[in-house]
Amino acid sequence: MLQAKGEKTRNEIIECAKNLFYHKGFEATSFSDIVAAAQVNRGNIYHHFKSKDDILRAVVDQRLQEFAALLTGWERRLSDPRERLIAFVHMVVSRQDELARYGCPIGSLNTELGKDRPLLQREARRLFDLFRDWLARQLALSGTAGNSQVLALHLLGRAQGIALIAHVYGDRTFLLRETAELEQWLRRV
Amino acid sequence: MLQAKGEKTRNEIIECAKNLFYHKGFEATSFSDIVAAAQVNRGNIYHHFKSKDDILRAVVDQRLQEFAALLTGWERRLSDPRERLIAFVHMVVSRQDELARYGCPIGSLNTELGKDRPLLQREARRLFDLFRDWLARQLALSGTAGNSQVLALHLLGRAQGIALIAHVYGDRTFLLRETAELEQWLRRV
DNA sequence: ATAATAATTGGATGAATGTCTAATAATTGA
DNA sequence: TCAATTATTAGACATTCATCCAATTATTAT
Repeated sequence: MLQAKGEKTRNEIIECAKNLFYHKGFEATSFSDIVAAAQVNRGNIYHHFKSKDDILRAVVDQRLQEFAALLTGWERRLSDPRERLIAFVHMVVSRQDELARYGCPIGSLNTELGKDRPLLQREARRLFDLFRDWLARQLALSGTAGNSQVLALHLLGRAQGIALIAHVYGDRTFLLRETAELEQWLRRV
Repeated sequence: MLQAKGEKTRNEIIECAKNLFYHKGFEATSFSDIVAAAQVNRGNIYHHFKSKDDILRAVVDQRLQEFAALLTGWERRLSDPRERLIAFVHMVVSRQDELARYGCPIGSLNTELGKDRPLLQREARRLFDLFRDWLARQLALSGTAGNSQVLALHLLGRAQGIALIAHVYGDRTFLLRETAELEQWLRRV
């Protein structure tokens, strides 16, 4: 068997929890929600995870893998680092529907955990680190003027602001307009 | 008596709930938290509010009044609409500590409620409307090129992105750098 | 002063929360 | 094949949750 039985259950739990945490928020998602969505027995979850916090850690790890794969994919397909940066902006466009509905999965998670779950936020912040460091590397390769770490954080902030407003107003038009502007900025910088 | 006894209790509940919702989040704040902070009897809250959602509505109303007063204050003190826009940016700077610790009270609230409390988010969104419309008015008065509503939303998004990143990284240096840049942009636009 | 109204008390409500346990079933490796 | 490990089940656990109530106390108008 390529994937052991337990492994399959574990992945199902992670996948369902990931969507629930994104769509409802971490605090608002209950054990019963996860159990129902994953169609797993209540007690069985504790054979795979030792707590709800532990599930979140697994979800963050899974998201890290997902996004890391995305980034290396762009690196493989696009030789020009500036085109890779634009691919980042295009990702926002291609996810406009879910962003308008639920906000940014990384931003909203960190916003929630940043309030009073410092240890968990430390884990979730790694998702930001991943993008920040990758963007900084591409900016450096692009030969942009100025500190590439500074520019990377600026770019992250712009993207987060766009996702947040698009979510608050459910406004995809705003998202399209702002990402187009951001792309222009990237070509100039 | 200037303020009836009940009125005073009611305001105390609102004030404490406002801070708790901001510091912990709406979902993460329990009735017991509010009761303990406001030093009010458990059952007494239901004489003033009919539910937790109802408390949030009162908190939003209070924040609306607060911010509306802030805006009219700037209008009174500053005749140049462009200086008023800069005052908006300076507000972010002056609140850098709480923004880095808890994020933006308006943005984080809307992000949380936007996920699965559409009716409550509709209320909270009015806080964004207040700023958006005011900023648009000042931008129009400034004679900026381009649609002032569009520019206002852009400005709001920039501010939200700054607050979010500053919160995630607890980074006031980033906040200062980005707001300075935003101020320069405002003087140019 | 007194009747009417408003505010407060303290405890009770049932439902939902996350967590755990002991027993059973399934899968795996020798 | 059979012992050992891993996975699943069903339910119970104490606690906390938001909400509500009946009784009491304060306050307000007349």
